[in-house]
Amino acid sequence: MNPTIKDVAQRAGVSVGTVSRVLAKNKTVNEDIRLKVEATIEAIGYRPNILGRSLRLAKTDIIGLVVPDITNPFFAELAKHVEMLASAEGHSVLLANTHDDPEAEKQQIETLLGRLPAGLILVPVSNSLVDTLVTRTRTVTVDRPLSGHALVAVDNRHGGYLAADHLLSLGHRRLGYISGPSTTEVSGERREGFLSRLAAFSETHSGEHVAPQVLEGHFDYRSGEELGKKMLMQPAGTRPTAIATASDQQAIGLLRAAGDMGLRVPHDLSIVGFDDIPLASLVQPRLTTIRQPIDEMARLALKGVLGSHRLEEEYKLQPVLIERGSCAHPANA
Amino acid sequence: MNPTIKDVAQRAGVSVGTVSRVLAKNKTVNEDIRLKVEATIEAIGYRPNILGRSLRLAKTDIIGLVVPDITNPFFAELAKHVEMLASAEGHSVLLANTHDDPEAEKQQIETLLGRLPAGLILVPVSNSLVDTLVTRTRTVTVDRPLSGHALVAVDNRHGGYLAADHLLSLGHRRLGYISGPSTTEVSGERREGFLSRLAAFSETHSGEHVAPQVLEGHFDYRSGEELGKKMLMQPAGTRPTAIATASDQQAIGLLRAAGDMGLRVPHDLSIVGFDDIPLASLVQPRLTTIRQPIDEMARLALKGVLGSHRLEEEYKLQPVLIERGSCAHPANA
DNA sequence: TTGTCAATATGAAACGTTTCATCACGCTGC
DNA sequence: GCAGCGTGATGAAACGTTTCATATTGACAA
Repeated sequence: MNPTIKDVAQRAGVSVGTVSRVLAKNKTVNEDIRLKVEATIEAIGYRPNILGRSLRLAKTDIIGLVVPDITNPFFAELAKHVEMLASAEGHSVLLANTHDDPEAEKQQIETLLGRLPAGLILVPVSNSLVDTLVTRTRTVTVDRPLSGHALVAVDNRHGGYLAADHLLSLGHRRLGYISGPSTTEVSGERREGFLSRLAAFSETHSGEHVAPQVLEGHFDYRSGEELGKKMLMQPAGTRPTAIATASDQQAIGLLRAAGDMGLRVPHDLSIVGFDDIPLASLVQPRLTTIRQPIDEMARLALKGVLGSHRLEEEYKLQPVLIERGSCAHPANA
Repeated sequence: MNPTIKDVAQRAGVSVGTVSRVLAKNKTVNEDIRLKVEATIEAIGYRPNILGRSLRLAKTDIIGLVVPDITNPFFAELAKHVEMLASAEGHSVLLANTHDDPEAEKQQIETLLGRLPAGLILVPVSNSLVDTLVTRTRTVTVDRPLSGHALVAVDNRHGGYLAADHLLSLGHRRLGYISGPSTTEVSGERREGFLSRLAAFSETHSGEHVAPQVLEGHFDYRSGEELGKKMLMQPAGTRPTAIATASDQQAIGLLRAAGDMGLRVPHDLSIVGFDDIPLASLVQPRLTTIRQPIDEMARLALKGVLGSHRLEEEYKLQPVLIERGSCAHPANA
């Protein structure tokens, strides 16, 4: 029904091979002929059939994007940027959710691989089964590492460090930290960075030993709320005056918990999140947080997947502290 | 490199046609042969090449999902459900964002169509250019209509009606409504539903004429905040005691605005949103809202795209009022 | 004139399916 | 013994590309 390369060839009076060569911008084609072919392409509105090409090349121009849950604002943001950049280069993005389930992830990636994608951008689950599976395709991992594959991520240690530093500089000494699941490296790194800054502080300020309360949960809203409630349910004298979290979602849950308990942020409690999702600047009060440069991560991941040479093993981007309204000096200071 | 249907045929000592027939579960194949073929398939780990099949059939099993912005929680939720259901049936989902730009939408859909998808699930932009373009594929429209195509949406009029009804029954008489852009039908319907309930009330309660203040903006957080500020910046005597919005995002923005101005929700101001995005139950206070059954919408849309017979022209689902913490009786009552 | 070479066009094969017209075979009924 | 038939397998064509070995042409040198 649609015109094929044969129709073009016939109408232009050349062979299909020649048409293919002008399509491929191959240099070895006579100027006159090139013009004539291009004219006929225009005239009959020929559009190359992607399936024919893909079959021949045994490879499509589709990019697989595999995330735990597209509903998570961080991954939605990632997806948006990946899709924008990819479509600007004529690639399409196939979306798959793993729901943090290694089996589902394996299943999803297997069917994805069957489609012979140009590459895979993957946010792997914790105990991923796919490390050897994906070696068949160019794969770049985002946010979380997967052994043997390029990783684009933020320097999580530094992010945690920044959060701690900010709270210390505001004068907070009784600190809390709401961590992500210890099964993920990301979460461990952020916590480590946070604790390391505190340890350094204790060392330089002898006598002022700051030992934070740490609680561990998931990255989601609910976990932030529950853990926050637990942590805040202490007398004002021992309760932390500031809490850092491993994600903005946790921070927003924590904000809720604080509100429910009659604590005012930032007057009674300072909070610093992590990620800088769009919502962070819309909650009440606006969330001070550690921004991940998602657009840059998307760009790098795509470059790693489509670019001419392999990405280095690890690409760590620098997070930056975004000061908004959820932090202040401690009330008793 | 991967085994092909030829390898299977050769190894099983049959023709490729026969293998294809057992793959297609065609009945006209001898039991013994079927078993042998299945065994060899298993033995050499044959997986049909999707590209070969697609080329032959001139059709893929990919479903195109085109939304304005995957970052919008409502569309993210939709995408999640569509993807889950689709992958359960062996289909994959190609994601495209239009950023509410008719040109971008056209561009996206054109390249999508070039991939010969099994169907298209589309949330069209306001002045969509693609109504004739997409007739080439089975298309179901979600949330917003597009002339000549099946639509799956919530009964927006009824949703607006429910919001108004709830606020009236709580005793509110000075009402505000923050609408979406009048360029979208969705927004008009919700507003109409809201106003119609108020009109009916005025009629039955002669003397109590309720005429709401209406402000119009976009569906996003920012619009809710700005318009909210404007509406609340009135003396307590004339300022609405309750405001309904056309989206949860607006409602959350409004919540912010109220907070910034020192108004307490729901004591000083009642708010009811629309959509019931995940965040609605996590803001402070939890948002009373009109829920859209997104999972059901995704199911219907997919059925319309993959099912054996066309969906009816319009499929209107019933929204339901979810009572949470952002509404109360007016303070002066 | 012939041979060589560069430049460029051609034709056919190949990618992995599905489908359809054809064919082989065994049975039945006469 | 054979025509007719039903059951099922076969082989080849077709889908729309790309690529590569080969063919054609013209120019130029010997």
